Amino acid sequence: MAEPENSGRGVTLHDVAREASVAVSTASRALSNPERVSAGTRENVRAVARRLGYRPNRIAQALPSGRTQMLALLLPDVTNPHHFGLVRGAEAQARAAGYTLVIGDSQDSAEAEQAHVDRLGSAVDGFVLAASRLPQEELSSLRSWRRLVLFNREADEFPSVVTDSVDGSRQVVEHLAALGHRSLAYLAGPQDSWTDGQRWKALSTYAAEAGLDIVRCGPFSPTVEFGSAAADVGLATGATALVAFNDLLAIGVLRRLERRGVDVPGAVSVVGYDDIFGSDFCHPPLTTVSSPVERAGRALIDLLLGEPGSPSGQHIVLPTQLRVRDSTGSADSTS
Amino acid sequence: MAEPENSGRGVTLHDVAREASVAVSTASRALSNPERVSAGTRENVRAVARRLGYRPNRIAQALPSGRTQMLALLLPDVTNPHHFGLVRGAEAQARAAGYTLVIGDSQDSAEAEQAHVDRLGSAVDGFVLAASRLPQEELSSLRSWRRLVLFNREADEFPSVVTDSVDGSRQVVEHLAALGHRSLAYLAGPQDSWTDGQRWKALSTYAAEAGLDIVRCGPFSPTVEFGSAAADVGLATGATALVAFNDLLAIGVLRRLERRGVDVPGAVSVVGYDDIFGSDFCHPPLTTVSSPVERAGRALIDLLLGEPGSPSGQHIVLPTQLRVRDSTGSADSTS
DNA sequence: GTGAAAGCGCTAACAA
DNA sequence: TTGTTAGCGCTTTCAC
Repeated sequence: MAEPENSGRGVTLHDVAREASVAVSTASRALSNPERVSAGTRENVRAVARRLGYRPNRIAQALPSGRTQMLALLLPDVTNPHHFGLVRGAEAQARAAGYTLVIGDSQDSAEAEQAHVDRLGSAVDGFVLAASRLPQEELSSLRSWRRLVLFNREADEFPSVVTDSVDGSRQVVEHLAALGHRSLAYLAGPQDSWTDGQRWKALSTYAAEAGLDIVRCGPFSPTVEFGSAAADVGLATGATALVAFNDLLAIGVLRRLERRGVDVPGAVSVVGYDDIFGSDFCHPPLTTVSSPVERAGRALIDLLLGEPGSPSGQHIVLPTQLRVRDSTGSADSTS
Repeated sequence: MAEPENSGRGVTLHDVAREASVAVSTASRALSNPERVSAGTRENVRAVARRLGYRPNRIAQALPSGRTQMLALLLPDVTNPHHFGLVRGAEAQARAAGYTLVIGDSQDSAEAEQAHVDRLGSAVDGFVLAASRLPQEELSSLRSWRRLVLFNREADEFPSVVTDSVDGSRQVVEHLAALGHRSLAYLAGPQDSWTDGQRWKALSTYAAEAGLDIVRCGPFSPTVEFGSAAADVGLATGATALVAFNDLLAIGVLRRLERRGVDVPGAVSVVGYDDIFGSDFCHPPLTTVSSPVERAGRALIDLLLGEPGSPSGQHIVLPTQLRVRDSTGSADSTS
């Protein structure tokens, strides 16, 4: 009967060695360096290990070598569907390289992210930080301790993969301008988000170039629920098109507008970023900037595991593409 | 300049001790048992540690005690929004208890789950296994090594938390019967899913009791994309109501029906399970069985960390509730 | 081919 | 209060 043995004290290599009447070192070799031991002892030790239900203590194994074969992916919010692809891609690539990937949720908070880094740091060989909120100094300090790659945050000294928000924003402006919109409202994301800064800057630049007005509203927490507040504020600006920081917020905006009886895209157009799960079946389906996140996940692991190449070659920018659906329409029809 | 120091060899307690001119044990105490050291040495050691950028090696710390203060939550599929609440609840409760939660994705595969258990086992103090696919023997063996709780899978010897699929199914049948439906089709989930078995069994039992016909179609992979196949098969049965294994599948069904021009709920009603992100804003909003997953997440951690009580008291069943939205309607209107 | 011993970074008796 | 010492479970020289 399986007793609920709580502590980590189970069958150790010592037990196996004793039972097999060999030295621990021999037992160790028999299991991890099969070639360096005679066939007889090898089989004997392995049989004993199996019989005793021996499970190597990976954390003790890792002490001498310093490597655990584990990688951590820290997400600002596991419940944001935007990162689904990232997880998939990173998981696959890590597995292929013989690493185990663990995921941590930073709950949109720099403190929680820091805590995860501190707690997990010694248990993993490297970090993928997605949309990290950590201050630059902390990142530098972390980097001198563990391997580190950034997703959707770019800083010279760190290898990174970012999706091209700038070009995505260009496409948004171009699309809305083509539809005849003259005034836009940007519903901003978190203040300390690098991505938010990128999007707003690009949006305002391109809008200016195209001769469109654009105002910034917010910041708003990037969740569906805060879309209501964002919708109301955005609408009040008188803009004919609302560009939300991300799809979560955009979907919330859509819901609010529907409840308020505001026609989309008749009265106002709505655009998001990320092309998340749900953006294709919300009502109306959302026009959004799509990015190859799965590919990003794979690239991040490659970068993390690869040779520390030249800093300049360590910044990968992945293309984005505007996916036009039904939430954007001609400005002419606007009442 | 932060050099990309790859290995885990950084500043150790020894370095700090030497620099502070004290013994390692004193340095250790100054950092983790501040009371057992004089104020002077304490401050000195701490200052040195800070100056040197010392990061305690948690994995070495854990060796003597055997406890890492980390917990693992293994999900069959991180990208299934159903588990959002689970992560939230578990994360919060773990944090409150001073533990760090790491998440692993088993990719709907027993092998991957097993691999995670093996790799992560020595790094965590316990496991929460959600909808585990592992064979019973493996679970038993695992349990004799590490603490273990199950979500949505029940087996006598293991503590578990399950959502009441049986009662949820009763509510589904009752609701559909009340709307005048006489024949239902169940669009099944994965063959080896414990939950699928529960749902089908309860559904067929209650349907029989209520004098309704019900047929089982599938199995289908529980994703939006396989909803198309499920919709077509379900529709072909001639049933007036389709009950999908979960919301992912149900949303896929809805999309397919819309594309085929089949009116929901006019021509056919659709019901799902889980009340996931998106089920409230898909088209039409989905009637579904909602369960308190966040509460489940908290309960799981409590169970995992709590005293190993009597096996009988270790099975928690959380109530479910049918959330009626617009995807179900009267059978009378059916053409 | 196998064993003894040192050591990975840290904690916890036990002495002083 | 502080230092010395002995491990935690494993790998890895270095002898034999």
